[in-house]
Amino acid sequence: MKSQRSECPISQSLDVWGDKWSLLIIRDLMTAKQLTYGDFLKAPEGIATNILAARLLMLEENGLIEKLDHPESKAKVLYRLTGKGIDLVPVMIEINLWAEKHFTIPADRKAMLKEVKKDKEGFIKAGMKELRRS
Amino acid sequence: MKSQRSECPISQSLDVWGDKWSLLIIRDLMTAKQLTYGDFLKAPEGIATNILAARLLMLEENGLIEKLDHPESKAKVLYRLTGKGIDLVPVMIEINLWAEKHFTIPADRKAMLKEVKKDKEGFIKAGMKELRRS
DNA sequence: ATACTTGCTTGCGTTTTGCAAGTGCAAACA
DNA sequence: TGTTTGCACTTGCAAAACGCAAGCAAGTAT
Repeated sequence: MKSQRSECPISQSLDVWGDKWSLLIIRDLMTAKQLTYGDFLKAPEGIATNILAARLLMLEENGLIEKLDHPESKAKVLYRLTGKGIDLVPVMIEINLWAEKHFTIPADRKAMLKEVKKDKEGFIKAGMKELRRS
Repeated sequence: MKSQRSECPISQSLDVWGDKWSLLIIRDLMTAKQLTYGDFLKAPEGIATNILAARLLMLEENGLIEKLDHPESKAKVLYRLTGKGIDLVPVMIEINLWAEKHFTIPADRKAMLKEVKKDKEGFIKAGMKELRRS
């Protein structure tokens, strides 16, 4: 996850978030909007704490997420998506749709995707707007 | 790249193609339709031959690509996308659009994306249909 | 027959990952 | 005010994955 491999847009994108964990971090931030370090550790996939720290740093350096002060404690840190990170919503939706077609996925996700299919563009636009308000 | 981490659609997807190379292999197959082992090695990113072999095997095992006999030589092997692989076209397009917005990408890719934006759904549908014909 | 191409495999040193334990600071508690 | 707890990371180290170079078997060309 260091230098650029080629100028191909896919390749450049993978250089930033193309590892086993980054998209899961971004996923969590898309559903929760703001999360602490500890919140990420609670995700069912069980990311190791050192890997989490490394990924958060890299995503921050690449401008996909940002830190902000926790309103009620200096000991806590909040992470949230930047505009660049929010712009990944369409990618995330398409991955979900692909997974739904080819895997068995949880019922709540299916329900969400049912809404997506009614009006994909509208759903995405609304979701992104909502994220920007937080 | 072995076992399933969770039932989340994003997580399950990453378990299949969420490494540094798989999407580049799939990208190459989307633009070229059919490629030999050696063709993949020629990609500008420079994948190592043992890694390529491992990824092709994993993608085949997961039903994203398939091998077929080369029409003019038994020494050569052709790889192409299956329906499951072709279904990743929308994901790939969205990644391209994201990259275009946040990185500097080659002119030819920009031209392609200009076409996409005129009629995204139509472009994707046509592209997938074309891939299925080969 | 011989040399060359093609699609891998093997060895091995380097890098990344993953697990466990530890550190430093802030907040809560006694 | 001293102490314990919670939170955000760091550090150490073994295991796995990666990356490069060389090797190899089957197929093709000369």
